[in-house]
Amino acid sequence: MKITFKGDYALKAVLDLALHYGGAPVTIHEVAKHIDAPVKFLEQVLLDLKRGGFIESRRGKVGGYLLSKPPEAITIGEVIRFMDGPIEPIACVKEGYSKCGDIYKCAFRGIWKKVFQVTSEIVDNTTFEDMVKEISAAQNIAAYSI
Amino acid sequence: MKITFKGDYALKAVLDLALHYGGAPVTIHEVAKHIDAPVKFLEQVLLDLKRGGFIESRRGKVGGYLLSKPPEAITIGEVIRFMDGPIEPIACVKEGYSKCGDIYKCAFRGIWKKVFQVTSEIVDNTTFEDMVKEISAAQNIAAYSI
DNA sequence: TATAATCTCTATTAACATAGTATAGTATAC
DNA sequence: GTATACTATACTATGTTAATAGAGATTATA
Repeated sequence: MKITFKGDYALKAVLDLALHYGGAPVTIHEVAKHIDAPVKFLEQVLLDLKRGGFIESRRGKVGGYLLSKPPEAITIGEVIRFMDGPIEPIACVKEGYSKCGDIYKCAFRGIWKKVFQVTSEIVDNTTFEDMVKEISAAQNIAAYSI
Repeated sequence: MKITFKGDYALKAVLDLALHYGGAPVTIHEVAKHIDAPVKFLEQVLLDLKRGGFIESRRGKVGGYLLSKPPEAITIGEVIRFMDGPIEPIACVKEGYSKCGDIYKCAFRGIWKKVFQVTSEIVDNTTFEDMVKEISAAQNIAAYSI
């Protein structure tokens, strides 16, 4: 698994919308400011996220973006796979796969599969609700330490 | 963690030399045939592995490549890191790291760290000795199923 | 010592991915 | 009707990947 800038911005953008879930749409300029991303680049990212069904948009004067599902219904694994591709470090770790005949390749397959499984377990069981809590916790600590 | 062709060839090449550990040097042509890699590309890979201290070479007529350490003393994690870079999916998961101030970024840090840890645990505890055993096991199964 | 076999090293290339910019739209609230 | 905001596609610069090319250095051995 490798996270690109695009994927990174996507995760942060969804988190930002999760933090505003239930409220008014958030404009791209606000999101860009919150997550420190170039607006024009973020446009593409948000468009992708929309096509992926993660977010919705409202056009016009009081428009903006909002989460299309509650934060607890979106895992970070979904977003990562959608933006940055498959989790597995090498292609042959798939569902209906059986031995490919290349004995050297197959020797490593068990390792890639293990990596894939433990990684998936983490990212597929972490929702944006969890991330929102993470943020709140961090802010409380910050508040105490002033 | 993402495995490139180069990293993949490197892992297979080291495994090939592990399978011939204790014997005569293996020529690049033999390795290339065993792992099905372009010879000229493999040259660079083997040169890198040599610079990384994983393998040694003998020039001249009966030359070739050999492992510079016994198979049980080389982990696949070492080779992956050397050829394909760090295991962690994002940069800030480092030793001496502390909070960076970007609260959105830090929110995800725990996840990347977990992924990094479980992945490292797997690849850093798998040696080429293990892979050699894996191969033998596979060949025994193949022999039985004839 | 000539020579074939072998490793060494650097340069080059084509294809692709990434990160970002530019520009011309469309929709909507007021 | 106009300012605000999202939509869509094209373009570009840079870097990475996966090779290929070619000239050179080393060594066993006939």
